[in-house]
Amino acid sequence: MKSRISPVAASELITRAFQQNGVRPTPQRYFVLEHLLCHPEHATADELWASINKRHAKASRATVYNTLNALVGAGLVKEFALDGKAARYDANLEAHHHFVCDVCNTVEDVEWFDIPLPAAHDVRSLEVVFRGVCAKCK
Amino acid sequence: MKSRISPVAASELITRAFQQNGVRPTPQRYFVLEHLLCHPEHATADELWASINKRHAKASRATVYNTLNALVGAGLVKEFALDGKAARYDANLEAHHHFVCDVCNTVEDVEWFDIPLPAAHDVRSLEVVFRGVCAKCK
DNA sequence: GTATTTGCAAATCATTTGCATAAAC
DNA sequence: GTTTATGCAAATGATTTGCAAATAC
Repeated sequence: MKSRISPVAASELITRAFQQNGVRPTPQRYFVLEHLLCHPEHATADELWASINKRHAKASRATVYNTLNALVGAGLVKEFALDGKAARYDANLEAHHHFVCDVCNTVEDVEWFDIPLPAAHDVRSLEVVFRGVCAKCK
Repeated sequence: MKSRISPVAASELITRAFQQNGVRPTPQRYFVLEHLLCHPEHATADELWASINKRHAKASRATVYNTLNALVGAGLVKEFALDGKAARYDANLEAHHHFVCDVCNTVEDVEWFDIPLPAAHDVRSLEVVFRGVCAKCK
């Protein structure tokens, strides 16, 4: 869940994930996915852009967005959009819910539990978002 | 729930709601709330703007947003933001969940049911969004 | 060598803001 | 008469797009 993978451990994972999902490996894509795997804080596109340009290669904002769309399309990353604010991205593929702090806007994963599905609809996916005040902001 | 109130029935409701919540009545505010009460389709700000300018008075887009913020602040309307798209607004104040059609993006209300709260967090509100294909798009 | 990706700058979309005018109390 | 809301146009923030140059197969 909060699996903060080390960059070394991530390396092989990423290479394999790209191969298995037909995603052409580029440095930009590598570093985007690496960051998401190693930092469970649900980064925004802009945070990813800043992080990559600080440490590694250069990547334009447009490329970060392209990359994220490619990774989401390949099923390697999930997008989590909240209320007009910038979308957040998550490489945690295990099913889980979310908790959003009303004060600092950080997002935490919440362990999955089943909820009843409305019989009247053809439900393919669902999302549960809890809101409140996180431990740090109390 | 899908209470499609008639404009006549809405009139008194709106007047009273404004008085009780300290919202200054203006034609623009009146028509925004009336539309939301009479049309349960979770309109966007832009749809509200178009609807009002077609039928009644004129209202600038900025005023529609101001109005919506005022109504949300007064607790008369709820905002429902989905995935980067324009926010949708809802005058249905009864607790309920949502179903979003992946094809046509329409939003339907789903009858409320309780779900367990994660004990580790101080939860103040929650939102459940089901996604799938609506009856029309099947 | 062909297809795809990158980077840049400009474009787009949803929403907010500043400020003068108009309407509500 | 004072306060608050409206309308316009410009500003902002997030994201997308078009196109030439670079990179992956």
